[in-house]
Amino acid sequence: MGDDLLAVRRAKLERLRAAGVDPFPHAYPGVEPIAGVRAAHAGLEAGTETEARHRVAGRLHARRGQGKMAFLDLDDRSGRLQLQARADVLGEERMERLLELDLGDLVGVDGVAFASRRGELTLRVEDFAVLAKSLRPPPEKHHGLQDVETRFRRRELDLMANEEARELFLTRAKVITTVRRVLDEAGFVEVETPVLQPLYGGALARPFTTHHNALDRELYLRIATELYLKRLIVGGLERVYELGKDFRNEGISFKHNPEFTMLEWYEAYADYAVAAARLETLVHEVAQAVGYAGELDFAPPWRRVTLGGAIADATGIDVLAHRDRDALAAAIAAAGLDLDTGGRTWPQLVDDLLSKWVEPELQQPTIVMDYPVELSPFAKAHRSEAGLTERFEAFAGGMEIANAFTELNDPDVQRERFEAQARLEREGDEETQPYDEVFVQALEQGMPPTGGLGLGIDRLVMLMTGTRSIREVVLFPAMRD
RNA sequence: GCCCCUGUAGCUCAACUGGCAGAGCAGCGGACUCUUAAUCCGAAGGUUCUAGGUUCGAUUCCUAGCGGGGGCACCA
Repeated sequence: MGDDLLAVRRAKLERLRAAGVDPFPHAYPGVEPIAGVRAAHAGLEAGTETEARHRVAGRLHARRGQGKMAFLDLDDRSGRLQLQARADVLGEERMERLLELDLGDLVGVDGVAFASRRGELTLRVEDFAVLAKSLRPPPEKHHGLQDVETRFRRRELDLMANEEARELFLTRAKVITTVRRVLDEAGFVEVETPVLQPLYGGALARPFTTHHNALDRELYLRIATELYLKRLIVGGLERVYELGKDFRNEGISFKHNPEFTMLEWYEAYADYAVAAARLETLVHEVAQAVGYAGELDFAPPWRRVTLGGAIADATGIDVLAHRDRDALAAAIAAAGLDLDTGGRTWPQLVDDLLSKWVEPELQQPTIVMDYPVELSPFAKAHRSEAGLTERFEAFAGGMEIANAFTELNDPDVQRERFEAQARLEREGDEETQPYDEVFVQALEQGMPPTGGLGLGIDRLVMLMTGTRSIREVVLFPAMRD
């Protein structure tokens, strides 16, 4: 029974205490990463002794007993190191106590490095300490932890058992530090804007709603940072970015988690072409920083297509020639596409065509430009194409990764866009922009011409690590209770 | 919300057409001073997700529920 496994470990815990050993000491100073120990002895010939003493700490992963001598494997974040325990070095009593350790125990070791007869770098244990007794059995040592439910619900077990999981989240951290470095070096200021917002905005999505007791009012978890960041541009910060969680009350899929990490930046005196160039450079730098070696070529410039052209190429339908709902629905029906047009608005139909027939085909990084104004309430009208905006979305691996505009800064036009959103809502669109008067007033103060961009960090990490599910790159993905 | 697949020992997996639920790892007892998925000997370890049903007999078939995966719907 499982209880027996736990009882055995509990009994060992009590034996340690009875022997005067603290199974949960307060600290263990002076630990060296295992990777550092390995680097110090790279190329050591098989059978060679050294006089180098090292202190390492980590989790006991395996044990190969030989009676009066045993080998053990110790894992830390940086790698795995073999330990050799010898009765003639430790003495009978400490040898016995060392062999009574359980796999999964946290252990600290002082030892002398040597290369075994087979050439394996090994630490001959001269002293050791239990750093924390593990009271539950670890996952299987060779196959690791496979069960996806346990891996996501109990990520600590996944990280402890599967080196790939540890590496993936180290890569994720490197993606984020690289993003910060590139933007900081380009003169951007990192800022923090409210997560709890009286009015949500900046994207088309349903929000999570919560309640503030003292104020006795509804608040929303943000679905985007856009409107607050543009107010900072009005204020004169000129180049700002925010890296943080957004929350969208929508379905869960391989590329959607209800809370996800978003980067948004805004740059005064720039337009969407500048944003596109910055995106290409940023993603390329990230790919280099994490050593990306997959199929995708992130080197700038990326392929550029127009939205109308891309949809026409994929479906034969010219959405710009069918500018109202019924005409477009008729064209879709005439083309024989498998798409239910009932109850869909014109912008929703365009979005359907894009997501079903265009997006899955966009494997190599591609910038899709010039979206209809109906889809883009915060984007400035195109400087030369009537009815379009200066907006692009970037795709890679068959997923949208970024969305950018030349920002709309004419307050009167912004008011009209909000009113158009309200009309769409009356037509049945559940994801429209609520009217944000404070934002319009900010624009009335004068916002410089601005280029802005949002980049989905989780999806970027998926691309960089070649994973197909957002749950693999989020430490604790959303699960049912 | 709908459809399909799925749930067996702590972990990784078996169990043919409905016929005594098995193995490896881990754990337990023992042997072993260069192993590295160590090896060898021994003894253990199960509410087969839950609740019903069909049957002489259910891990297996049926119904419902719960969890997970995939898809659809929704979703920038």
